[in-house]
Amino acid sequence: MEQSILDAAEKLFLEKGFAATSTTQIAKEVGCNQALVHYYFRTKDNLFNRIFEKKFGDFFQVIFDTNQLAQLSFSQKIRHICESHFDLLNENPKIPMLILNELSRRPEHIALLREKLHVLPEKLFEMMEKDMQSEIKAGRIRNVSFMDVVITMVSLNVSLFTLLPVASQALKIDDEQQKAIISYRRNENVEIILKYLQP
Amino acid sequence: MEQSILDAAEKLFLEKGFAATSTTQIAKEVGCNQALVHYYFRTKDNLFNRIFEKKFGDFFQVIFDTNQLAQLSFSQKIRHICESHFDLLNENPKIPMLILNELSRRPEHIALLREKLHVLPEKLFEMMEKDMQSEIKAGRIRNVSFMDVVITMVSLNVSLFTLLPVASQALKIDDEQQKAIISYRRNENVEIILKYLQP
Amino acid sequence: MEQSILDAAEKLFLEKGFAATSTTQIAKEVGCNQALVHYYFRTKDNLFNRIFEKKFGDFFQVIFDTNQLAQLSFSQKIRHICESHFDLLNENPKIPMLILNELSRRPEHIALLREKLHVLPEKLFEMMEKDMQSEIKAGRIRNVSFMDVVITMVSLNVSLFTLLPVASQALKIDDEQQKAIISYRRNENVEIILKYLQP
Amino acid sequence: MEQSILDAAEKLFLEKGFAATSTTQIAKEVGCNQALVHYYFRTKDNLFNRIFEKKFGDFFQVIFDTNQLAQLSFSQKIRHICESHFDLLNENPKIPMLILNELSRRPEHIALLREKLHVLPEKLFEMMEKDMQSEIKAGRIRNVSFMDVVITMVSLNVSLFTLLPVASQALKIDDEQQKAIISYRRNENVEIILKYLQP
DNA sequence: TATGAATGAGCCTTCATTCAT
DNA sequence: AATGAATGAAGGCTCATTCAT
Repeated sequence: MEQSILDAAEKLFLEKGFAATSTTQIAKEVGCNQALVHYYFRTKDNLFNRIFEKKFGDFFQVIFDTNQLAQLSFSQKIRHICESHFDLLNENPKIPMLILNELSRRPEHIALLREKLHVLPEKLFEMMEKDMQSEIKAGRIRNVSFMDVVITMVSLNVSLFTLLPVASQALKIDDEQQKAIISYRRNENVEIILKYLQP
Repeated sequence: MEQSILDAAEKLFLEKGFAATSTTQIAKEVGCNQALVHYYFRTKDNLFNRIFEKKFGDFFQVIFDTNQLAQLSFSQKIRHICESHFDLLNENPKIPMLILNELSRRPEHIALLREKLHVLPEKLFEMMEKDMQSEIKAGRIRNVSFMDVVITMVSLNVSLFTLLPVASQALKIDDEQQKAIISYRRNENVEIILKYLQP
Repeated sequence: MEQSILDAAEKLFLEKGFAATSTTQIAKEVGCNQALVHYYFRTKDNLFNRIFEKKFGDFFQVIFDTNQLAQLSFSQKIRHICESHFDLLNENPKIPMLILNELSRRPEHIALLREKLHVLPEKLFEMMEKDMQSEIKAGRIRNVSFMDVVITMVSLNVSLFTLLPVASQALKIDDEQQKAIISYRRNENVEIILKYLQP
Repeated sequence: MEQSILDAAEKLFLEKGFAATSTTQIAKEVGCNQALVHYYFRTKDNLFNRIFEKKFGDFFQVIFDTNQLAQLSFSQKIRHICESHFDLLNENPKIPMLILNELSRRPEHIALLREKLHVLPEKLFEMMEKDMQSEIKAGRIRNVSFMDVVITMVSLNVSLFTLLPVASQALKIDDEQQKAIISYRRNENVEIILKYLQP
């Protein structure tokens, strides 16, 4: 039951955001009494934070996992990072909007982000910056920082999943076409970055 | 007075979204009676839509303005479109989030978007697709559609302004540094697209 | 209407205390919508404090009014103070319980009491302490402080009005008998104090 | 366990009254499940009544105990009764407020009081009224009824313990000073009554 | 045009209570 | 004996909206 509530809440919070979701709606979605939502989580805030922090954690966990990168070539690393990020978003397409909305509405959550951005990716950044220095010195890529690559990658990947559903509805693109676009852009985004790095 | 209300409402809706903004807050912001908001606009929805449609219209108006493009070279056209789009976002950095949120919250607004996407940019798309065919045939650019260019451009430009405020808070980037990043990325985004088009 | 709500709230708060009175009950008593109670006073706390502070102020105002004392003899002063206090309680018999209950449940109100006890009665205490010193020196009264007189007076007067309604119900004392008791004790309490002061 | 619940409930009811105490708080105080409170006492009302009647009984039991009075002189009897009452209150200073509050909140409890006031003290009243008649006839005391003595005594003793905590907080009287006041007034209250009886 | 008053609906939360285990 | 789960009712409060003036 606790899990059912979490699931329903997650669905609704992702769909409509915190302010536009009521505990009554969550209860109705679960099919239980509204008081039960509060029995398990006491407050709507608690419930939201439980979900938010979990999603947030999972999200950054995957991005900054460096285990499988070590033995790859530089361009393979770039491709692997970008595709992992893309796949993660493909599985959780609504999370970026949730995070963006709630971070701007509730500045106290920024601390969470700060933590994730400072601690977790240190290893990744270290490795990639070092790699890029070598590549730059060898004249194999342009002189840009890894941060620029990350900004570009996140922009391209996140935007695809936030803009596509809206654009699809407007342009009456059906699910199959959407999948084709996603599949195509998955590779295209990597290409954009690799070309961007070319000297 | 009507305008004061519109201004206050615009500010609050952009800052906090539809659900988290109350007519009471709007009235307080204006310094008038709460009933006056309803006197001019009858419902909160009406008020929101007035603002939304205005902003929405302005936004696409500028993007698809082709007047000044005719005499430019292809790469200059790309640069001009991308920088115009970037500058528009720089002046209205919170509009993309508003549009995205409200389009997913109220599918009926999609019609607006459909209209904008179909009617307005026809001329632009026609011109650019033709230009690109020539470039591709001449072997000067890769074989990609103008739509791909647009997706890339919108992704890069929009994301910068949606992600930067949050990232800045998390990483304690001050205003001056932010301006430097914006200025740098304004050009970098063009470069990314031009390089992406290179054969 | 605002006054109606204040009146109804005062009645209910005095009868049942803060915790046991709901804004719904107040609205029902007034015959209006419950939201209206919040429209005028925003919170139940505000409403209560408005009443509490008013009552509290009035209450101490009268007690420590020294205007009419100056030209009286010492025993007349005692009698006047005691009877004034008694009459005040007779008109507001439920206020002591309200004050006691809410002061013990909400220590933040103690500040109010402190203010009243320190500032207001200074003149009275000064005058009476001086009078009593003379009387003591002249051997006309025992060596007790004015504070002792006040404690005794407050105890006798307040208790009568807090205990009488309960005792009356238990002993089936009717209203007329109650009035007789009150009238009798009004004088008796003065006598107790005057005798207490006799050397 | 049943006793633990009773103890915790007694503490909380005395501190905060019936309305402001929840069964959840009681359970937390005991460290047990909330349902257990209802398992033993079915309703919050039951639990409260159990405690109330016990306290109520104990309270009047002691007051009207005439065993140790027989061999004392009249003034010694007065002193003994008054000091016993005082000591009882000193050990249970919060009970008078509880009784007063709940008797006015729930008139049905008045029956309890009626019973106590009619049955128990009959012996005491009989004895004291007889004693006082003799004293009056002998001209050793004024012509007042024992009921007047009781009212005076209860007023002085009860008020001390209900007013002192509040006054102490307001006047920042520390515990030691409070004890001194209590010790002083224990004797003073007897003196007041004895002087009141003087012809 | 502007506003104070008023209202019904809904929200989040707590509570006393019940029930199956 | 003891408990976790579940629920209906109620509480305080806010909101969008209406209406008379």
